[in-house]
Amino acid sequence: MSSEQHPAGAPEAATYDVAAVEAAWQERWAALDLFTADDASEKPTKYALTMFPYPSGDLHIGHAEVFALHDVIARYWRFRGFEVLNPMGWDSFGLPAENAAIRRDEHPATYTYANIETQLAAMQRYGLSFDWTRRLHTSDPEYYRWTQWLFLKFREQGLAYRKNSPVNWCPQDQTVLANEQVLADGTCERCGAEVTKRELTQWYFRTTEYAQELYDCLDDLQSTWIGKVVNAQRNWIGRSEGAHVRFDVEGHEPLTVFTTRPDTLWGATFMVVAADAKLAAELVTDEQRPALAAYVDEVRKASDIDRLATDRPKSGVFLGVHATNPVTGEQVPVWASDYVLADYGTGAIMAVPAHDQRDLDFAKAFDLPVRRVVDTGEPDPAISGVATTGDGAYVDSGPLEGVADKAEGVRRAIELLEADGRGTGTVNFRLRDWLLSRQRYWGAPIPIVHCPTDGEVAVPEDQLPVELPELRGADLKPKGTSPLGAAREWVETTCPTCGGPAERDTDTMDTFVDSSWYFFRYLSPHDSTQAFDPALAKRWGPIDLYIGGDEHAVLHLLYARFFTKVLRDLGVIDWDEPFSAYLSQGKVINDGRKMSKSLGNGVDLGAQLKEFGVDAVRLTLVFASPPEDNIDWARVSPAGSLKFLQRAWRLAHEVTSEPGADPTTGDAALRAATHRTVHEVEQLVESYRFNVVVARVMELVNVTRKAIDSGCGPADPAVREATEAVAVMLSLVTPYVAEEMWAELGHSPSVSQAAWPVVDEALLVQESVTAVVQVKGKVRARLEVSPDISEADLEAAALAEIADLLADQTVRKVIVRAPKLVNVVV
RNA sequence: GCCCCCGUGCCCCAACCGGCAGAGGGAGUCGCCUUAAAAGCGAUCAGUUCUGGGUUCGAGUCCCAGCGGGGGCACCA
Repeated sequence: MSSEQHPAGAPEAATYDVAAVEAAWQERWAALDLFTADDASEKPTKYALTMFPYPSGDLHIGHAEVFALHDVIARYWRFRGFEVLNPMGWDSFGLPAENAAIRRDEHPATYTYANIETQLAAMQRYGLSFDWTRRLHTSDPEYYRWTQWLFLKFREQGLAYRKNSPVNWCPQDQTVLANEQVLADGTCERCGAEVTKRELTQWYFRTTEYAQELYDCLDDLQSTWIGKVVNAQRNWIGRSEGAHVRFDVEGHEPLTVFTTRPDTLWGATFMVVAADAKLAAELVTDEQRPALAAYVDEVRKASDIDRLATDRPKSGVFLGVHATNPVTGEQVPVWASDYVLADYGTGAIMAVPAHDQRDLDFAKAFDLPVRRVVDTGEPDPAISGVATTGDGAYVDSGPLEGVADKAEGVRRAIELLEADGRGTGTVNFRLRDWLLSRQRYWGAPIPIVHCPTDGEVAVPEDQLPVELPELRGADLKPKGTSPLGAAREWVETTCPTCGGPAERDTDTMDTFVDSSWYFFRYLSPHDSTQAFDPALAKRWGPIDLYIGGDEHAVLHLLYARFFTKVLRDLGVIDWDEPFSAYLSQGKVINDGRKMSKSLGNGVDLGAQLKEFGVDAVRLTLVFASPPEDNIDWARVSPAGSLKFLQRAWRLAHEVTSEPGADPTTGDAALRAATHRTVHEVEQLVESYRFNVVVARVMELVNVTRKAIDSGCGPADPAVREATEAVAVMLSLVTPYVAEEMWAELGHSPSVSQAAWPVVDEALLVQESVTAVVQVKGKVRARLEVSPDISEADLEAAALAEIADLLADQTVRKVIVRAPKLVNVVV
């Protein structure tokens, strides 16, 4: 029957031509300039941000997902009357370009900027509402000039410094790595090679200075960030409360340890220091020195895999010295072992074998005394071999005897230590400083000159940027030191202080430095006088919603938070946290497996777009699951999405009323459905439940379909109202079909400039609702009642309805929840 | 070992404060339309809400224990 409404002789008009529509609208959008953010707008502002891509090849389906999700919120905010800053750029320094340049004997810029153009074209085709006037690339000298400037500012504040230390070294990429870039299995985050250690002098950012604040502010982010990311950062920063305790050592400086259990000090029967740290070498007696050396050798030979195993037997060596337990006055032996880490706490521990399993294992291995000082009611660890860590009554613990609670014991112990100056309560973090030097070419050069007379000298601001020298192909081959070192003309310079001959620092910065502040640069990307305009930071910031992948949970997101706090302390901005809300999208997998080249199961985005069109792919990605869940491409249906879009489009095609037709004269039931849907969609978008948004719009399309076919008919103004609402709501996800519908409905120039449908509250009120009548929680009857029925009336009606069921039973209690439910308890 | 998240029809997923288990999609089955198919339209099938306890008038939802899956940290003192 609906075919009668189609133009005669044109049955193909019942569908639209996806490819033609895409081509037409790309052109029109470009001409309309719809999404440029106005810095001077009077409207309230929103800053929408999505992680900028690295330009390696074309966009893949993961990008397609995150951009589709992100675009929903950016477009929604515009409809809702906000001036929206929605910028995009490229994180364009990095190893893949450099490796490609070596392979192809060219400059990394060639690969980088070619890929940027490819990705730009893909994004434009993808119909995203970015403000392209703010486009930036971190590898442009105009950008990295300010990366260098920030480095110097950090250094002025003592937050960037150089030190010699054992560092993570990737033998494949031939560069050092930050802790955050070494995965849990000891491999390189980028290339998967097994990371080794080297002793090198490198640049660091003092992230530990902000450990406490980075940790504390997570509480505020708990409700607006995705939970697992907050959890991951908490674990990474690793805050522990405890105490520093000083042990005197005959003939040496006192030995300070960090412990979370100062209350067990009475059970500390030996000490252990990290075998490979200076401390061990300083403490060891001459007699024991050969034994320590042999042990350290053995430890160094052990592979990382062995090191990571937590269940291997304890090993160690006695250092020949004793320390004095500050509370018992007892002499306890000092050992060295690899189970104590050099770079956590003080690199030394007090061992309480009765109440720490590692210490107990060590005590058993070397026959050291085990003294129980907390009686938890469990078997004595000295006999059972199982350390007890719970609460219990303190025994043989001097002033702690009588206490039975761990928290209280810890508090009292710290009090005692502080009273006689043997220790202090303290907080210790797992987080380490951020190693930012890299021995690679394609990054921002560190703007420092090394002068034989003046030492480390900052390159003066007016000489920034320190531009990369021209190197290509084989010159870039990794050789363990930075390729920049080979550019002698570039390296050899004059000292800014004394004017004498000096050399440039040849390392470049970790590319995570570039991406730690790009969202500030978007504020004024063309400003050649400053990194960004503080007034605009005040106006737009902080970012209202950031969307990206959770592989950055402890990398980029932590670094960006650190940068923001430092910029605040520099007085440039007044916000404490960069991202008010954070949403991470799941991965797109294929048939239960991660997509990978080796499995050959990658989904080719280009092919999907070609087969189903941009809209259908976007719709599929948004509809498949909640944003944070993974999407298994093998279990979703882009064909089904396209089918739905054709169905929605057909509504617009069939509407016969004129634009501007008064909806209030239209079909009441359809109007109610429309207004309820719009109302619900508003709430769903605002809570990021985009999959349900799509479901609700599908529902409205179904209802409208029925209204046309077997209800009020296509001429009813309510059908126009519903279809226009569908077009506007769909434009959040599928801009092409939405534009087509909007035009088909007689509007111009773009649906993105349409007014968001205004919900008429009166239409949300239902005329009647179904009340459920339960007897002991089981549904026995249903009643159609007015939504504002009183509890008494509802109870009376319900009891009357089920009177026969209750015949000879005593009603013990009646629960009434007007207007939805009555539960009778007999 | 410690911490976080998740288990709902065959599949992806809904269900506001605890109140009728089912919104939407996919797959299946069956009709209508068609010479036929596709498209379109319509109908239909499907469940001990992972298991066991508890709280409650009432539990998918809250609590406890377990099982299964995912993630973070991990000789971190």
